[in-house]
Amino acid sequence: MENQANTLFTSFDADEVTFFADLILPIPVPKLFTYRIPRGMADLVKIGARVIVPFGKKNSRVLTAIVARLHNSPPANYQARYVTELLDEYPLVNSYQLELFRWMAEYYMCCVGEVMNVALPSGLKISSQSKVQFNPDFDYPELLTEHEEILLTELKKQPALTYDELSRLAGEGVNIAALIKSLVGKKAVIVFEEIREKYVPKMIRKIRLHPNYEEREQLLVLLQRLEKLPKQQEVVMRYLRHVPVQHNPALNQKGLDKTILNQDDELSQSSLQTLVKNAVFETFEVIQPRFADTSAPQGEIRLTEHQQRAAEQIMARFDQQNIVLFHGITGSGKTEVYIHLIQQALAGGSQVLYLLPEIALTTQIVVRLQRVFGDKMGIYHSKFSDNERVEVWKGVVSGQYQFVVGVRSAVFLPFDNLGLVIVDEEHETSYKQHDPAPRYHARDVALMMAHWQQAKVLLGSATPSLETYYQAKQGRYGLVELHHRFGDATLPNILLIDTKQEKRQKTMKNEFSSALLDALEMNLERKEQSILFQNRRGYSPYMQCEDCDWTAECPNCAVSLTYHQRDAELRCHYCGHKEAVPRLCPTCGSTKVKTIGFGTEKLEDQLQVYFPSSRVLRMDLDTTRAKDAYGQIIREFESGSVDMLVGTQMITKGLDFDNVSLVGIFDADRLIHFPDFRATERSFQMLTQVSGRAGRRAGRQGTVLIQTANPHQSILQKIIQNDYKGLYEEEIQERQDFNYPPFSRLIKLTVRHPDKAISQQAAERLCAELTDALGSTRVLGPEQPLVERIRNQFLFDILIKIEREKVNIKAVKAYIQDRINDILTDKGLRQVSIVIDVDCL
DNA sequence: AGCACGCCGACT
DNA sequence: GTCGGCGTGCTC
Repeated sequence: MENQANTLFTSFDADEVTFFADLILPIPVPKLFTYRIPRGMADLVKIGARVIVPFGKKNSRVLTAIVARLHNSPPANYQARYVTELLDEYPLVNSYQLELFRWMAEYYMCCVGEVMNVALPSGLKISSQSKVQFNPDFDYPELLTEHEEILLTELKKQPALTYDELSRLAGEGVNIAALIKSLVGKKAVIVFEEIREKYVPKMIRKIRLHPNYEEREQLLVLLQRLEKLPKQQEVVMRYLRHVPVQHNPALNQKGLDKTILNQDDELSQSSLQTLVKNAVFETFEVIQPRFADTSAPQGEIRLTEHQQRAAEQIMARFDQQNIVLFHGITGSGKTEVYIHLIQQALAGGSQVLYLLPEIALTTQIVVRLQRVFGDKMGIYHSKFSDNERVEVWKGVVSGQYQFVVGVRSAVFLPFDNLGLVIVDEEHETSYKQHDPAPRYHARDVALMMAHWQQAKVLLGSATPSLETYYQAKQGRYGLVELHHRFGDATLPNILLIDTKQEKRQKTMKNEFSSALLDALEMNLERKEQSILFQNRRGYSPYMQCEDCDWTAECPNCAVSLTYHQRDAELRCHYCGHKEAVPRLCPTCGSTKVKTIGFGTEKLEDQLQVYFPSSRVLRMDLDTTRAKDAYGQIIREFESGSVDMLVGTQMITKGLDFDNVSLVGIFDADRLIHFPDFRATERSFQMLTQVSGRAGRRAGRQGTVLIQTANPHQSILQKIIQNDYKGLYEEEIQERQDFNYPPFSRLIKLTVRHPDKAISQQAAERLCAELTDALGSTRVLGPEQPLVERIRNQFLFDILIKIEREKVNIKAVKAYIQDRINDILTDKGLRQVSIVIDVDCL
C-alpha cells in the first residue's frame, strides 16, 4: 500500500507524467490505438504485455490488446480512453515477435491486428461476458412492467447473471436486450463486464500416502491394522505396487493418479474415500501437462554412414552460411539427420523450431521425436485445443520447451534464442496460409525470424521448390544432398501405363488398367500392401443427364457438384452447399442421370468389387474429419490388417509404412495439365512424393504404376528417372523466359462483388491504374479465375509481377495499396472487396 | 471484424 | 404509426 509521502509525490506531478500506450487491437484496421494508462498501472505496463480495453461506441466491446509502444504525448484530436486491466506482468510477446508483426503487416499488406489474430492462440485473448446484477439501491418498483418484475425477482436471488442465462429464464419471444436496457435506464440493475482468462490449466486429482506412513515401520503397522479390512488393504497394496514407497520415499511425493487406483471395481472407490478420511491417504491437485511424459527417453540415435556424412556437411555449410537446403531423396532418413542436428543445437543452449506441414505432423515422426526428446519437446498443432496451445506458448516463455515441433503457426511462438529452424518438406504449399489475412508463408516467415535471431535454417525436401533450389544454385543457400535411401533400400521402379492403349484393347475395367489390377492381385497374394492415389475426393465430380446434358451445379459457385455416395448427396467443395441426389433429371425428367469421372470414394467402391475378400481403407478429407480419424486409419493400415489404402494428397506426406510395395496413381494427366505455371513443378513433387511411399525398406524394390493417356510426356520421364535436376533446368528456363518466380515476386489481387459487372468494372479500373504506373509487362489481367464465382461473389484476378532486382518493392506495395483504397472508398463501387495475396502460390 | 446508427418495407 | 431488414461508417 502507498504511504503518505508516496501519495503526495505522485499527485505532485500528476499532469506532467501521463502515460499513453499505443496498442495492437485484434481488428483489421491499419493503425494502432492510443489509450491512457491508469496511474497505478504505469510502472507495471511493459511493451509486449496484454491489456484489456473498452472499444467502440458506448463501450460496446471489450478487447485484448498488445502494448506496442509507451509514450507520454497525448493524442491531438481525441480524448484517449483508459486501459481497463493489465494481464501480464511480463511481456507475453517479445520484441522479436513485435518486429515480426510489423514486418508481416508491411510485407503481406495486411493489418498488424490481423497478424496478432493468427499469432496468438485464442486462449490468450480474453472472453468477456456481460453480467447483470440487481441494484440494491433501487426502490421504485412501481416503475416496472410485468416482465421486468419477473426478471428482477430472479436477479435478487443470485449474485449476477449473464445475458444468456437471463434470456433462458425469460423464455422464448422476449427481447432480453431491450428489457435489460430498460431496467438499466430505471437504475434497477447494473451491467458489468466479467473478464476472465480463457485459459484454464487442466488439473488432475492425485493421491499419495500420508507422510506419516512413508517410514517402513509405520507402514507395516498400518498394513497390520488393515488386516481386518481387506478392501482397504487391497487399495493400499495396489498403491504400493505402483509407487514403491519403501524403496524410494521420494516417489510418494509425486503421488498417483486417482483413476489408476480405482480402475475396475467401484468398491475400491469408497474404500479409498475412507482411507482419505482417516488420513492414510491425502489428495492433492497438479496441473496436468498436456502431453503425457513419454517413457524412458531414448537419447542415442545411430546414423548410417550416409546420414553421418550429410549431417557433417550441413554443419560445415552452417559455418559459412545461415541457410542450407538439404536435398535428400524420399526414404533417405532425413529425420535422423534432423534429430542429430537438433540435439547439437539444444546442447549449445539455444532453442529449436521444427516446422512440418499440417498432415505430416500427426504421424510417426512425432512419436519418434518424442521418444528422443521426451517432455522437453513441445508440440504445436492445429488439431490441439486452445489450452494445449497456450501451454506450449507458456512453456516456450518459461523455458520448459526448448524445442517445438509444429505447423505453420508455430513460427509465432515466443522464441528469443533460436539457434536452429528446420523447415521440413520445404516445398509444401500448405505452409502458405490461404484464407484469412495475413496470407503468409511460414517458410519465409521462419527465414525472417531466424535472420533476426541469427539462427541457422535448414530447408529439407526430396523435391525442393524451384525458388529454394534456385537460391542454392546461386550460392545464397548452402546445398547438401543425400542420394542414398535408408538401409540401402532402392528407389521404386516406376512404370507408365498407357490407358489409351488399354482402352483400345478394351482391357480397362472402369478406371483400372489391367496392369494395375494384375499388380494389385499379385500384391494381395504376397500379403503386401498397396497405396492408390487419386487427388479428388467424393464418388464422382459430375452428375449429368444423358438425354439433355443437364449437370448438377452449385447455386452459389460456378462449379459442378460432387456426388458423395456414402451420404447420398451432392456437395460443393467450395462453399459446402449440399443437396439431395435427383432421381430424375430436373430439366427433362429423364431417368438417365449418370455420374461422370471418379474420386477416391468410387475407387474404394470398385476395389471392393474386384477384390471382395480384401480390406480397403480410404483416407481423404471426408474420412478424416473426426477427431482422431487420421491417426486411426494410419494405425490400422500400419497393423497390416488392411490391404489397400486409397487416398488424396493426404497420403503423400510423411507416411512411412514398411510393408507397402505397390503404389498406383490415377489421373496423372489432370495434375500435369492444370492451367497454372507451377503445374509441372507440382506434379513432379506430388508424384515423386507418392511414389516414395513404396518400398521404403530394403529387401524388395517397390513398384509404382502411373496411369496416363500419354506416357511420352517429358515430365513423366523425369519422374521415372527421379531426375529432379533435369526438371529444374527445364522449368527454371521457362520461369526466366516469362519472368515468373524466382525471377519475380507475385502479388495477386482478387476483386469480389456479387454483381459481375461491378466486379469487372472495379477490376478493370484497378488494373488500368496499376498498368499505368507499373507498365503492362508487370500487370496481367483482369481475368476470371478457373472458378469465376464462389459463394455468390464474382471474382476477377489481377496478377502483378515485380522483378526482384532494382525495384523498390515497398514503394510498389504502397502504391498498390493506395489504388486499392481508392477503389474501396469509391461510392460508385460499394461493397467491392479486394483480397491481396503477396507471394501467391 | 463487429457494432451502432440510419433509412426504407410489412406488420400490429 | 412501429419493428427490423440491411447498407454505411467508425472504432483511441
